[in-house]
Amino acid sequence: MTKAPTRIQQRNRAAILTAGLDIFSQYGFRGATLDQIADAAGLSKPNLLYYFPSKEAIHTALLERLLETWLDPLKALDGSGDPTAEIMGYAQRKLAMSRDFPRESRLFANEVLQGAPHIEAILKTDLKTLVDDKAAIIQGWVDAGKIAAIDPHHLIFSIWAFTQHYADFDVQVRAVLGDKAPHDGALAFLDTLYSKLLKP
Amino acid sequence: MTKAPTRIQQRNRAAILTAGLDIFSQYGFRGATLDQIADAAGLSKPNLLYYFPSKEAIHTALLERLLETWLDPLKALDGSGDPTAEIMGYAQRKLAMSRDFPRESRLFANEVLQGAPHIEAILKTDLKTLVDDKAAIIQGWVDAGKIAAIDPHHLIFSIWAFTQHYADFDVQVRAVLGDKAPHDGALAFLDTLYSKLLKP
DNA sequence: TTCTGGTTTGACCAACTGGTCAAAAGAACG
DNA sequence: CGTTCTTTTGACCAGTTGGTCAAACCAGAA
Repeated sequence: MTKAPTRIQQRNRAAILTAGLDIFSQYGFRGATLDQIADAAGLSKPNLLYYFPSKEAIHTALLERLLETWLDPLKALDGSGDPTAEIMGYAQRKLAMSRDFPRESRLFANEVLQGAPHIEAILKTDLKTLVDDKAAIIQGWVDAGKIAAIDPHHLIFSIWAFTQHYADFDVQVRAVLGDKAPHDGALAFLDTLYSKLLKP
Repeated sequence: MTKAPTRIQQRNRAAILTAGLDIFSQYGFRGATLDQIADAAGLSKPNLLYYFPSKEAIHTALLERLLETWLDPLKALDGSGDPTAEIMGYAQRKLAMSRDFPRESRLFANEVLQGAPHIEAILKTDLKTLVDDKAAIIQGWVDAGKIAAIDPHHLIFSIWAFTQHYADFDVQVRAVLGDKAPHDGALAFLDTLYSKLLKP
């Protein structure tokens, strides 16, 4: 039987997770220190460890919360909808996530870049199942001649790659573009790219 | 006046750089330790520091060597060649680099992900100049009606994103695809994607 | 062989890091 | 008010990490 968390617990846990997201997404797991996170959360280090038993626990909590919402846009791809609109909608939702949750994107990128030590199991089960599922739907559309003939898996990879690029490589994008906001141009380009690709 | 390096110096410096590439690309700058690198190079830690004055020096040497070759494929994009062939050739060269030099790609990704603290200046000068240059060439092709109307900067971003994805997110790609080699499918997809996009 | 300059190493250090603990300080409630 | 439970903290610890240094070792020229 677990007791309901107090107001203080709710506030501090949330502050720690926000701080952890900030620091982990910027420096990676090993690069982040508890002192940094405690500082960003406005707590002392022992106080931080009163709410989470270890550095790894904070990281794990963040990844779990992330994975929950990370796959939602793909889950929403509907096999009974209009093929082109469904795929374009998915790409647009992913691009919006890259704009609205860049820290989450970088947290995920850091994890996968370093070999996904904490989530490889999930990638091989939950993620693979979901992707295979949606790839089958897309393959069905291809077979029915409703969209052009393309490999569904690589189509999905290309959407991931392009949309996440704007969050993960933000510094590089801004260095090249100057101060122009990248997302408007990115959205227009994405629309052109995939409508041309998918046209039967 | 600098003396010519001895055979031992050449061998050990090369071993250290290879080891550093292995470790840094896998764990990031802070995540890597000198002990790991020394171990991978087959040297003791003090011996390693006899050849490079600090951890940062190894990292910097690697990034410098990387940037030299990293931009070559884009530099080779020729304004007087056939527009579609030039752009497709660039994308193909980048994809080949992702297959042949995945550690370099991940080293670069780690650096940029964490805010590019060591190379931001280069990104804002050398890289920006090069990209603006090539973007102008591509814009010329667009204006002349030789390829479809697209934003050259975002076209280049999309090529970076898609090709590097296979190196940087290798674990995820393999988790989803199983053991099928990803690069053949990626190349076919890339050809389809960009020939459809560029067709006027 | 001896001399010389480059190479290697064991022992060491100070700073940092994740984590512990007992005690103090606050809330909450009768 | 006093009691009880939660929250906070200063002091501390063991392991790790980047880096130093004097001494030992070794290769090659004379």
